Amino acid sequence: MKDYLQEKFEEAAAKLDYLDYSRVVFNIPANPEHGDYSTNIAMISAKSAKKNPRQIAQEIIDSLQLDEKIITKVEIAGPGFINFYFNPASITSVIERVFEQKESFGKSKKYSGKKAILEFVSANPTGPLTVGHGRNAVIGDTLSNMLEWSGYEVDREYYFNNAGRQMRVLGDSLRLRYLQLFDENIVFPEDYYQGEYLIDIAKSVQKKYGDGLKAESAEGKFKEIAEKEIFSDIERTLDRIQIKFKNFYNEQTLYEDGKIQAVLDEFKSRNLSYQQDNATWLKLTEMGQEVDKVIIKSTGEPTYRLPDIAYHRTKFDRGYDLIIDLFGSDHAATYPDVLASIKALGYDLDKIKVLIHQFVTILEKGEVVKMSTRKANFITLDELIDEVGADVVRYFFIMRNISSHLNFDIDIAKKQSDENPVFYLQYAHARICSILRMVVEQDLKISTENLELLVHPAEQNLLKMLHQFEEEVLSSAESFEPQRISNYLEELAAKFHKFYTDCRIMGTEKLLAEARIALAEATKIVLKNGLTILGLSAPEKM
RNA sequence: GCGCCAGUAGCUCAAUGGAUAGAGCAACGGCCUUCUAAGCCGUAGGUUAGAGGUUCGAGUCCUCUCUGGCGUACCA
Repeated sequence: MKDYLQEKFEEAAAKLDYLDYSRVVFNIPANPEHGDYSTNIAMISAKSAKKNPRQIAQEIIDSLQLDEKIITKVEIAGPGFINFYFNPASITSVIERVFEQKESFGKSKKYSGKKAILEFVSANPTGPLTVGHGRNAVIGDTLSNMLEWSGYEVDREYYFNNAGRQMRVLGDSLRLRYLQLFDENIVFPEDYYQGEYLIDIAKSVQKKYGDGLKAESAEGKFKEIAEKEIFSDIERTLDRIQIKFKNFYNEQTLYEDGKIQAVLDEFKSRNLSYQQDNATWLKLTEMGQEVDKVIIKSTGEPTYRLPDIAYHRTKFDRGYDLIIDLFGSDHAATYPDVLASIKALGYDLDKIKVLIHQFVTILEKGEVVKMSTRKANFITLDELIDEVGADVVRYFFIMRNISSHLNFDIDIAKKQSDENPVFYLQYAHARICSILRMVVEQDLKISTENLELLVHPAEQNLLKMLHQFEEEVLSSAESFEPQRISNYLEELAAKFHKFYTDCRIMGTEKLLAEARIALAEATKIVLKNGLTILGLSAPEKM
C-alpha cells in the first residue's frame, strides 16, 4: 500500500519543483475517517512554495496518476492533509505475497551485503548473570535478529575483561572458599565475592583435587578455574533463552597479540599521552573531553580504558559496516572516552552506534531490591527463567523502550504470568493452528481465488496490519527499537482476535469461508515471523 | 555541583512534530448448545510533573524549575 503511494509521489515530484520527495512521509491516521494513509507534505511545503497548503495539496493530487482500482478516494482535509482511501479488494493482495514469501515475509534486502557487529552482555566472569544482564542480553539478541531481517550479516560478540584486579580478587575469593573447606577459621574478607556459587565451585575443586591445591596461588589455578566454571554457567543461562554468541573476545588476547602495546605506542607517537605521578595519562582534554584519564596506573597495570580502546579498534579494523555497542546506563560514562580515543587514532565514528539501556528495578514484596554481584544479594537471570519461563523473560525485557527504566515486579511476574501479553500473542497463533486443523476435517481448503470477498471491517483491519509488517520490521531495526516489534505484534494479535470473534468460518458460505481461511493462514505466518524475530516460541496448542 | 536517562489514567506502559493522547492490569457490567473465553464488547478513569518558548500544529523540539534512576576512580 505504502509502496504504491511512494512510487506515485516520486513520479509527481519530478513534475512539481517544490515537491521534495525526500520529505514525503505517509502515516496511518489514528482516526479511520481520515483514510488509510495520509501525508502532511502540502503543509511542510507551504513555506518554501509560498502558497496556501490546501492549494498545494490540490496541485499534488492533480499531478498524481492514481489507479482507481487501487485508490478509490483522495481528499484534502483540515489545514492541508491529503488522505488516501484504498480499494478494499486491492488490499487483499498482501495474502498472496505472504504465501509466496512464507517464513521470509518481512525480510528486507535493504542492507544485504553489509556486515554488522553487535557487542552485548559483556559481563565479566565474576558471577552468574543478573536480571540486569538479562535485559541487555535479550535486547542485544533481538536487535541482532532485527538487523538480520533487514539484510545485515550480524556477528554477536561478547567481550570480557579477564586480566586485572577484579579477576585477581575473584581467584583469591575461590582460594579462600577452598581453604575454608579444610579450616573453618579462615577469614573471608567483606569486599570479596560473597556469592554461594564460589562455595559450590570450591567444593567441586575439592572433589577433583582433594587438598592438592592448598599451596596454589590465587592468580594461577584458582583464577583459571573460577573463570572457566562461571563462564560455562553463563553460557548455559544464555542458551536457555536462545542466545548464542559467535565470538567471546577476551581482554587477555589483546595483550598476547600486542594490540595493547600498539595502541600505547601510537598514543605516544601522536603525543596523546604523558607521564605524571608515575602513571601514564591519556590527553582526553585534547580530544574534546572534560578531563585527562589514567591508562596505566602507577602499579604498571593498565586501567580498563586501555584494553577497551584496543578492543574497539579491532572492530573497526575488522571491516564492519555497522558497529553496535549495547550496555547498561552504569557504563554510560565510559564510552565517550573510548570513542574520542578511537577518533584520535584516525577512525571514522559514523559506523559506530552506542546504545544505552536503562536499569531494571526489581521489586519484591513491594520493595526495591538493591543488587550487587559483589554482595551477592542479586536475583540471577537463571532464577528468573525458572520462575516465569524463557518466553516471558525475553518478552518482558524488550517490551519497553530501552531508554526507560524497567520495573520488574517478581511477585506479579510469578502470580500473573498467565496474563502476560506474550500469551496473548501465542494464543492468537495457537487459535489459528486450531482453525487450520478444523479446516482439514471440514473438507475446506485455503483459497486465494475469492479474496475480494474480504470486505468486513475486521477483515480489512487485519489485512492492513499484515501490510505494515515489512516496514515495521525495517524501521524498528533502523531506529534500534525492539519494543516496536512487540507493540506491532500485540496490535496484530488484537486485530486477529477481533476477526476471529466477528468473522466465523464454519457456517459461512464456502467461498467466503475459504478466503477467510487464507487470511487466517497469512496471519499465522506473520505472527510466527514476528515471534521468531523476538526469539519466542509459536505454540500450535495452548 | 556537573553529565546522561526518565516523569503520560490508581498501577505498568504506547503514541516517525499531526487531526478527538491510546492499550494492558486493577474496578464495574455484558457475551460460550457452533472453529481454543489465555478471547470479544461496554462503563469509568487525563491540566501528558510545572512554567515559559519555537510553529499552521507540541506528550514529542528548545530554556528553566521540581522529582526519581544511573554515572561522575590510578574499580570494571
